Amino acid sequence: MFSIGEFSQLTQLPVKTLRFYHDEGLLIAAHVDPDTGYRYYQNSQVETARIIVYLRNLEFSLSEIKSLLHTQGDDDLLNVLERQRSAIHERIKQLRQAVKSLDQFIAAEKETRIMVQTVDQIQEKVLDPLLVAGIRMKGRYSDCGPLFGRLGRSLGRHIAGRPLLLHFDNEYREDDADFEACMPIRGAKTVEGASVRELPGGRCVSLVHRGPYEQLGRSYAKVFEYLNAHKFKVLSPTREVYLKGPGMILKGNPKNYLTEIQVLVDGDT
Amino acid sequence: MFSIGEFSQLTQLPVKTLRFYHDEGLLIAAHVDPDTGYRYYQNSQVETARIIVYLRNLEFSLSEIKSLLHTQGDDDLLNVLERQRSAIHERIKQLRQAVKSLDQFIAAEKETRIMVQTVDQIQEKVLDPLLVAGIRMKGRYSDCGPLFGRLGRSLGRHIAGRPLLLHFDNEYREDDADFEACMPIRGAKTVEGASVRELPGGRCVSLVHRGPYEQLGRSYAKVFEYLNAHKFKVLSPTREVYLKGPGMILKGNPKNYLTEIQVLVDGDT
DNA sequence: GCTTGACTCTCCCGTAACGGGAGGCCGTAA
DNA sequence: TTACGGCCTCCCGTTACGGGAGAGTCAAGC
Repeated sequence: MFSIGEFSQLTQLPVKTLRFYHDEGLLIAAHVDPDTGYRYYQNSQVETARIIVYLRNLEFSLSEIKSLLHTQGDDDLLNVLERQRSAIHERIKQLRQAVKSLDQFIAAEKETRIMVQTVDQIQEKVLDPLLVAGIRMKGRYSDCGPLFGRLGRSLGRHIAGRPLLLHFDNEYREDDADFEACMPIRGAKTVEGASVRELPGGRCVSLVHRGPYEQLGRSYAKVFEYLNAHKFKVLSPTREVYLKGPGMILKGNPKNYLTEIQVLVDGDT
Repeated sequence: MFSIGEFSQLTQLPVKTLRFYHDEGLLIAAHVDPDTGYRYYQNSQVETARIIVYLRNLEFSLSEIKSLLHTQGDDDLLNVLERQRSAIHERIKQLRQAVKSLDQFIAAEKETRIMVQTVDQIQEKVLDPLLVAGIRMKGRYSDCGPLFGRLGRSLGRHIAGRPLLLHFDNEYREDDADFEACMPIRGAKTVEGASVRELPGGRCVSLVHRGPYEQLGRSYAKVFEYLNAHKFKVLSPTREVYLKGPGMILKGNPKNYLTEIQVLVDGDT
């Protein structure tokens, strides 16, 4: 006969846990002193404790373990095991999905970290072609929010990058701007009301703007100044890529919004 | 402004959950009527709800989500994400281990199901060689329990099959039987006090005994009767394989114990 | 025999993220 | 007026314990 402390050392189970198992009828002390209430365990219970630990490692709940322990005719033991197996499998699938999403999140965040280093610096780079789903409209820029909302909802897990806005106007228009909200996607997914197509890649002048959208004008000025100075030929539409802003995960305050202005230019100037 | 019921439909979150999030300060209704206590949500909160759901899918706890939502300067956002990622990975590893153990358990149980169909029927079969760790002793059969205990504890996850007992005596001995408790193992693991070696395979006469160990004698009689009738030459030691018994996972009552008696015989009779 | 320190007891609270239900208020439609 | 549906608060239950309070117990040393 062992006291609960000794039994705890034998089984590596905390005293609290042993008391709990006792109260739950899972591992009842062989003898309880009626005067003192002290629990005493006997040798054979070490084995039972081991089985309980084993079943716990198989992710069974205590009530399942209890019924498993009391199971004599283990008719549906196999069923129980198989069900547990598939339940765990389900959970693993779920967690794997979470890891996948986290990885995308991390990758996006890292990219943002890189982009933020080039804030307000004109960059020249070469864009890859990009498969997108887009919804085009005329109106105010501020109306593009719902478009992204619709795209986001319909595309769900097919989204493969940052939302972007194409500007088809060559001038600034307040009320009837012509623009298209786009989402990069992977695989060809058709969306009602949206056109799915590949945006061309190519040489591009880019600048990362930090701050609220109202101040985008200043950054546009900078870009066009550069384009003129280098006599680049602009290919319409120009693009805005939303690196960080409202509607993104974890919006911050507008002063930290990050938007990349991309202007494709003719390859040979 | 939406009532909580409407907002619930918009966000697909149960009303109870919304109230809970409100109380927790995670998603506080934009307006609470001071007279009626009714909660009213505004349009922009749908987005917040979506972010919360997203982060929940990433397996963040509500308190983590709360701090993530309030995070402005997301200095250590990447750290948080990476830590979450590795935490999930840990959990996946754990679950995979559980599935592995479950698979072993299921396989063993299925094998038992097959064996139980041949109870009391003499079988002839060919055994494969078997790598085991064994502890040999002289004494009473009932003393073999601790031996298996020691083997089990030292071998841990290297165990690759059912425990078995080798009988080196050619007669029944009460007090000074010569036997060896063995555990099949995978990979060469040395255990102090145990000999690791390969048991030979070969032609074998086997019988599955159901019932308490005290009645094993009857089954042995059956086996030897068969061996004599067919003029087999017995190769010592004989083996007992414990398919189901005490010390196994889920002991049942002794009437259902399953023990396989294996007697290797000379290949050419 | 007494004290001391280690051990044990019961009881209660807290965890995480809600779900169920009771009992009651509010607004509206028949 | 009455019913009905929606909303409210409050409380309990879930799982598998851990922490701590306050009190009783055990064994050893003096």
